[in-house]
Amino acid sequence: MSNSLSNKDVEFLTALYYKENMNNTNRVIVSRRDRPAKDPLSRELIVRTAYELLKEQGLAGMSMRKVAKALDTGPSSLYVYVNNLEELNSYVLDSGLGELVLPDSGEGSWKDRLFGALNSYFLLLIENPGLAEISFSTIPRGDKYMELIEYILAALHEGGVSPKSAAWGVDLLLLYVTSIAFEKHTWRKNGTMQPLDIKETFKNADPIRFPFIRSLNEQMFSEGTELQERFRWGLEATLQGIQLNNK
Amino acid sequence: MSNSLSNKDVEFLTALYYKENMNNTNRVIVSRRDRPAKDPLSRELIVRTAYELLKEQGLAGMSMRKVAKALDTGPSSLYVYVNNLEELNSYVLDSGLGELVLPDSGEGSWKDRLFGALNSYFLLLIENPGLAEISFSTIPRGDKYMELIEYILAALHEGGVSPKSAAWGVDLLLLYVTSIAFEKHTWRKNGTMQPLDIKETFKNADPIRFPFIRSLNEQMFSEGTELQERFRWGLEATLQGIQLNNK
DNA sequence: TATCATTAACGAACAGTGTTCTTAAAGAAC
DNA sequence: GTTCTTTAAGAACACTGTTCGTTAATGATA
Repeated sequence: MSNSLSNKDVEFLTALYYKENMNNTNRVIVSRRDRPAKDPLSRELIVRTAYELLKEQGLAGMSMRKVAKALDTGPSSLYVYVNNLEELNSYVLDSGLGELVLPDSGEGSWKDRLFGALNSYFLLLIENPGLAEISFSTIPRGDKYMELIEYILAALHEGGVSPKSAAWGVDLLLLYVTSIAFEKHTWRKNGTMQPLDIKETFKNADPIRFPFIRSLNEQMFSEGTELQERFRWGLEATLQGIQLNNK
Repeated sequence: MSNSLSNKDVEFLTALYYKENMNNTNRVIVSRRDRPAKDPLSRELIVRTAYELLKEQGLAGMSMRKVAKALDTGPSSLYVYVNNLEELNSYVLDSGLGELVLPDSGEGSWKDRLFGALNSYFLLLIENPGLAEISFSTIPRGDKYMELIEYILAALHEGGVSPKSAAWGVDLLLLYVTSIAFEKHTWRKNGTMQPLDIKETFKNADPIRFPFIRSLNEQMFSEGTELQERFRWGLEATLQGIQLNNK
């Protein structure tokens, strides 16, 4: 058994200490001047710190408390600059989108530009799976995301897609990209059942009840370089669907 | 200031009480025989209870502790039948999928059956948004889900879609259905920024930087009966894309 | 029938979470 | 020099999933 103090002990003792020194006189307060200078808090600093944590440890590593600790402060301090976690998430998402480089307009065909934009969005999410996680639990808001939407709308317009189909199409395309990136991430992190186990389940599926699953299970799982091919295929399919359903 | 005991007080006192009565003699133990008879726990009972909570209160209302409380037991009791929350989620998801009714094979064209199946999956997720939530955080495993996949694969096969395209296409179609259902749910529950606020953001977008967003914002938001139309459109588009990219 | 081994059940505790309330310090304005 | 306002931060609240260890009841064995 450990001989050190438990969390609760420490909590109790610090509380006691705090209370002891509350009797107005003799308060023990360390002036902030005596401590090393700290950058003053700001939303920008908070978001930047959170984004760094996200990149290093994923969404789970980016709690309010962990961000606060990284900034060497208490969790409540953050609430001056950010209303809640949901909001911080959306700021971080937009901050991440800042790293997105869209092809210069006028470069290549509209389709090249469209796929270029979506591909660089895809790569960003793959490189930084935390962003993919966030984008599923957060309604994206912010300039960078709007720029991406605007860019796609413009490309689709150039491609002769009608306004309504374009409006619904952006959604479809972005949904697709985010989902594939997120799916890849979910499968990578080891839950109760690993991808391999799933593979086994499909491979060993009862051939009487599930003949198609049995015969297709080679095609169902793609990895490595195949992912790019599959991603491209879905993009192509989705785009063609949009173009054909012009209304 | 409240005069009642805090959680921590109660914790402390009960712990004390517990320890006091540990001295072998004079133990205060309520025989289980004296309590009203309780159904014995089982995975099935746990999953059923969890699913009920999910339907009533969504994913947030389906924690291990809440399920345990609903079963009038402690949280640890559940771990005999279920390894962790993730696993419970996947059981609940499959349990929900049990309510899915797929069109009889041989009824209508392959496309009718395909869309019929996807539509009833969609309706199930809309009626029970908790399921949509789960399906995003959980790799679906279980017989019911495999039946759905098998059904779709069979329909696509009948429609002349190649094996590879079919395998990738199921994914695309299911991803689409889940995403739309989930999106609708996310927008409904009021976060920091309501759908209306988002609408405003788009409506008031700078017409110089975002001309397309400005001119298309009517089309970007659909609700009510329009949702069905939009859902159908996306389905049609996705399917056509799959068919055209036969490889 | 009495003893033993097994197991389901479950309370307590641990280590976390987001958020709020309150108070203290610092800086600005008068 | 005194007020007012903003920023910071500690403590507390009400949760979360999961683990550990101890009971109480059950079924099998002697």
